[in-house]
Amino acid sequence: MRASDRAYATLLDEIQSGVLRPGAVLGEVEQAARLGVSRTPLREALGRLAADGLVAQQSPRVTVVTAIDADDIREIFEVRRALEESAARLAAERGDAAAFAELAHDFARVDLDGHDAGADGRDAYYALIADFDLALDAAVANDYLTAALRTVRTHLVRVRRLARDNPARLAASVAEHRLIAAAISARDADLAAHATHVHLHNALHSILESLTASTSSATGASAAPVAAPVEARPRL
Amino acid sequence: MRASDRAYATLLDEIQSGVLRPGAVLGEVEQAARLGVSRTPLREALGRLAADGLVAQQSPRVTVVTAIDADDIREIFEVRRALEESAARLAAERGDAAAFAELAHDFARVDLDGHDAGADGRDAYYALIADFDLALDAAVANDYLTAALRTVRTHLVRVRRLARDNPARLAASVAEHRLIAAAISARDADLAAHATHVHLHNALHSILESLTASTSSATGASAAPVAAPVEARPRL
DNA sequence: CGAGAGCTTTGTGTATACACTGGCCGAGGT
DNA sequence: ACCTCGGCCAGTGTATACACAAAGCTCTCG
Repeated sequence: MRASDRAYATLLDEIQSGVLRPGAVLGEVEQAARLGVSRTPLREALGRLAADGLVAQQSPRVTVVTAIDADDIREIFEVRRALEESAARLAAERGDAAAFAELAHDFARVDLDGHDAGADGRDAYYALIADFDLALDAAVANDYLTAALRTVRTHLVRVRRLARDNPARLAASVAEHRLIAAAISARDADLAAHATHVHLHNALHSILESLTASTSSATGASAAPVAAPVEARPRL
Repeated sequence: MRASDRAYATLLDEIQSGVLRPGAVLGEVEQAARLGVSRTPLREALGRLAADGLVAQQSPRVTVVTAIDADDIREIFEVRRALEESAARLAAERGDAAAFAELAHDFARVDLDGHDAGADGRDAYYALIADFDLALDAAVANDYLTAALRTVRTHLVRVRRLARDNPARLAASVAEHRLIAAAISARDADLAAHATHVHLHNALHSILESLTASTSSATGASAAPVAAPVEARPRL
């Protein structure tokens, strides 16, 4: 594996997991030394992160981790709605019906197993969501759409960290996904699109509600290796 | 302006204009020498082009300009439909009605002036389309959506070069845009979305028809500076 | 004469050195 | 005491040098 890939993967994980908080300054020499790579591959990693929108050049001389506030989340969900509704529609038209029937079945099982299993249920849920996304990409068979969705999903990882999802919402989300998978399996494009719309509406509502409920002090107590003195945009 | 920006801008223009044909091999040392920059900024430019999907690493040692075939065009238009329908809807809800009323008026004028003006009419048309896209981005006010659309538009430039649009289609396209602008100005989200859908359907149909009509020998006679011996995917 | 192995060559990945720019601090003048 | 100007410094942008890996060619052996 190339050094630039390692640097990218590490920084991506640290930003998504919240170790590198929004506003954290990413100096080239500093990060290169910390990650044990030279400045050249590190710059490539920073460039990719900038293309993803996870970091930005606040001034010509300072690169910072971008912040995500409620407006960003609304914007991301607008794009997500556009792309995933189309994806659901296309998957219903051309996808492998059997694969989505199986997914619908899996969602039904997780709904029973992890209904009140806490962290285990949540992990199983997210693993199944990842499977679903993979199946959706395969069914749509559109590299451009997949690439656009990849960017959205990259940001969604951060959004999920900001919003603690409660067990009730998780159970509902599983049921919504089961319906979407079933609709795709039944080749019902309209139902798949509308069910996706409903699901995203509920997910966005739940996230925004979770944010307003916790306002501040929700970012955890883990010590960030770099201070975050500058804030590009008001957080939350 | 930084050397990497110059290299990116030059390569982007050369790929979009067709000077660098699909399949052309982009060696780092070769291109760095040709563009008068060092390998480091050139690599950054190639990385950005790869993120845009305009170049790809065919093998670990050779970077080539990606090809666009009819299937790619269909895929791009699927994404474009998803994004622009949403954009039209959102612009109708929150956009500046006066700005789109003026755009509708401009489209009406261009329709009269450039109806059979040939190249001049086409240039005026594309300039107005650019204005329209800008107004759409401003109205939607969604950085994530704008970024996704930017990628699509980058590819569209290449698609337009492949497909010669005839004057009749141009006039129809202007009328379709006028309707979209008018619908946004009237805050009729449904009409804006449906008119966008119709426009993109017609545009895609026209492009694909133009492609099948000319099959081969449509790529022009301008001598490419680099031979294109390898073809990642069957062209056209 | 053909096939395989090794060498050469070419090109990328990485590291480091150099130059330039923008900001900060101190000193001097008003 | 405050404002301003000049020099220093930190940090990025770019160039170049080095290392490694793969592909092609040639030489040798079967």
